[in-house]
Amino acid sequence: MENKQVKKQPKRGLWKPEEDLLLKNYVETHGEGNWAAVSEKSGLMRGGKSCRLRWKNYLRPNIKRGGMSKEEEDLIIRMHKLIGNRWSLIAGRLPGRTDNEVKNYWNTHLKKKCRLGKRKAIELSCHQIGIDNNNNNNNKKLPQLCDSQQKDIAQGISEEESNNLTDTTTGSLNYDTELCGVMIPPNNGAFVFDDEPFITYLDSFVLFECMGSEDTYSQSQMGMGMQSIMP
DNA sequence: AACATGGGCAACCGCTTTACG
DNA sequence: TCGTAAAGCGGTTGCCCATGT
Repeated sequence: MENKQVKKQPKRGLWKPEEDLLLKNYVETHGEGNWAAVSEKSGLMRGGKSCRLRWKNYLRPNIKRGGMSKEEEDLIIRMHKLIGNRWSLIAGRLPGRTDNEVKNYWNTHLKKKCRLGKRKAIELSCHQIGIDNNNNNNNKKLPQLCDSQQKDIAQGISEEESNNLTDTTTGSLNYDTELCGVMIPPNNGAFVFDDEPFITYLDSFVLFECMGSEDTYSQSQMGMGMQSIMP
């Protein structure tokens, strides 16, 4: 005979409107936080995590629903290029959008778009430096990571510095710059625009903020460099 | 009409980080 | 300093619906 106490499993699956109402009323009365208590005291048979997620992603005030604007899409693309799958950071730049929404939007809409862009850019780059897939005769192994690139960006590499990486006599790309143009980042998530192969000066400000810099000067520069996309 | 397939999205899982005693 | 609970986060799963065959 089983002597184990059967622990009641929290309810799962899609939220019903009445559950939303319960949660909304409870949070509006008692405030956010202590989600385990919310699930108990509100009468919801949901886990605390589930309640928190539902509130954060759907019930919280000022949540923006519906399709992304061109500006929002563009910002997601740029930021993802810089910082990869840091969805909460990206969402933080989009008022009313949640990390889950940004993540889903990326996975369903933007990833495909950008994959095409990357393929084109890599093909173009390989052509420029004489690499082809079948004959890697120059033994130049491309590193998998681009740490130096990321550091440069984090330190706010200037446009001038960036330009200096290009051989002005031939117009061809020096090795490092070339990496910056086509680099597949550590998380394999970034991409390259067809018409925008290099990280811009402006983009470096975005990354600065995302790195959580405490430096006030940098913060003020960021404010100048990048504004949130307002509805 | 019935079934298969794929896209979109909400929700869950599990790991990491943070807060607190 | 350590242990624990709560919260945060990104990856993954599974359901629903539209479209194609």
